[in-house]
Amino acid sequence: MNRKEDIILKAARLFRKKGFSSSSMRDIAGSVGIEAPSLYNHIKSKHEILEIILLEIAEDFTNGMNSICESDKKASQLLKEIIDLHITLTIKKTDQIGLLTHEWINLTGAAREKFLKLRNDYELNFKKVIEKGMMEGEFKKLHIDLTLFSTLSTLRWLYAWYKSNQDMDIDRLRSDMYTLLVDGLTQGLD
Amino acid sequence: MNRKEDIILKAARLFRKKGFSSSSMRDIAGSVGIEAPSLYNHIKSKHEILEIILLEIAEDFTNGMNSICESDKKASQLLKEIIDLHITLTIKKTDQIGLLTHEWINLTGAAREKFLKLRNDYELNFKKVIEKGMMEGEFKKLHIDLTLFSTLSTLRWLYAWYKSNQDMDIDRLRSDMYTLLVDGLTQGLD
DNA sequence: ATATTTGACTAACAAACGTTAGTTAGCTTG
DNA sequence: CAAGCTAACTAACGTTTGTTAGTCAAATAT
Repeated sequence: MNRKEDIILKAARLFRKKGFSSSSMRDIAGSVGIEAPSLYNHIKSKHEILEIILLEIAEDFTNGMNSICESDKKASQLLKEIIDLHITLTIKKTDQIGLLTHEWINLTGAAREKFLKLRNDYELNFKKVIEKGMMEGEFKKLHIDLTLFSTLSTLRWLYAWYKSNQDMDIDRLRSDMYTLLVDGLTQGLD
Repeated sequence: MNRKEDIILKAARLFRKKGFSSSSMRDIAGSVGIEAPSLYNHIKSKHEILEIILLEIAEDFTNGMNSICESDKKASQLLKEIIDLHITLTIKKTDQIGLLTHEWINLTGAAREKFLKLRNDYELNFKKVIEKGMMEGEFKKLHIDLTLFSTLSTLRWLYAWYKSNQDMDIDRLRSDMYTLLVDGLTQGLD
């Protein structure tokens, strides 16, 4: 099964560089070092490759979020843990995360529905954390969806920034993200 | 020339929904209401459509940024004007902006170089505003690139949020964005 | 040692792709 | 009114696409 993992990995890298639709099975095979038809000894279709990549990383996020939400800490602490989750996954699976935001449009049928459900649940849990912070007076009272969207877009774009700044100290990254995303919400309260 | 504009507009909508590579010339023609070969009476190639869309919106941003940077106001004021620029363009050209962040990978040759130069210059000007704010003691001193990237990703993702919240009051959106992106940098200074 | 499975290969398919050629109806211009 | 231009059409092109069929050598299991 090492081959299969290699195919998925190389495909993810290619999809990120050229996009899913612009990457052919011959491209993928070439970057693995085999011929295109040989791919089908390991995967069912080109679409299945994308499904595996996207659903795996979506489930990583869902699992991480669920275990964070189980506890009843302060909202600011929960937010920090969510930030940690994003940083950890970004470092571990940079290429896959780069596909999350846009390439899901190439999913169809059940895979598409499942992916969107995971994403929606994730955002809903995230939203609850922000609402909690605002309700308990820890966060500024802003438009909730806009705050969610703003925080999330920074976290989602981390991968693009990380790719060209891999030398940065992770602890520094973490603490600056806290300042940017948490302190911005908690400080300056009137 | 009305047809040409219509083609560009319909193509932008299609590209955003299905991606550039997954949208065929027959798809585009269909959404315009003509046959695929008739497109070539108005445009040179499929790639040219993407180039027109991306370079036009990139130049909109560049022009906006340049006229903002001409003045010597406080950094916080400049940042607010940059936010205004993003909001204005997002409302006026939602579909086109949705392509900016990812579909440029389908550009080749001179168009790609030109686009990336525009984008890079834009980010450099943006960075100067943030640096100015930090140097003059108006903004918190954080990792500059990370701050830039965080602010920019929120602004770049506005289009996705706007699409499903078109009923929101623009002035409310503007003021909440100020709070989120400007106050977060200025408040809580030690 | 024999049988079976694995995983690579070449050949090839049908469909879809961007695009060109050639034609024609209708509008614009002298 | 005639000439030329515009912008649509159909037919068809050569490529590239994802994928299937069939083959075969090496590894694995019995």
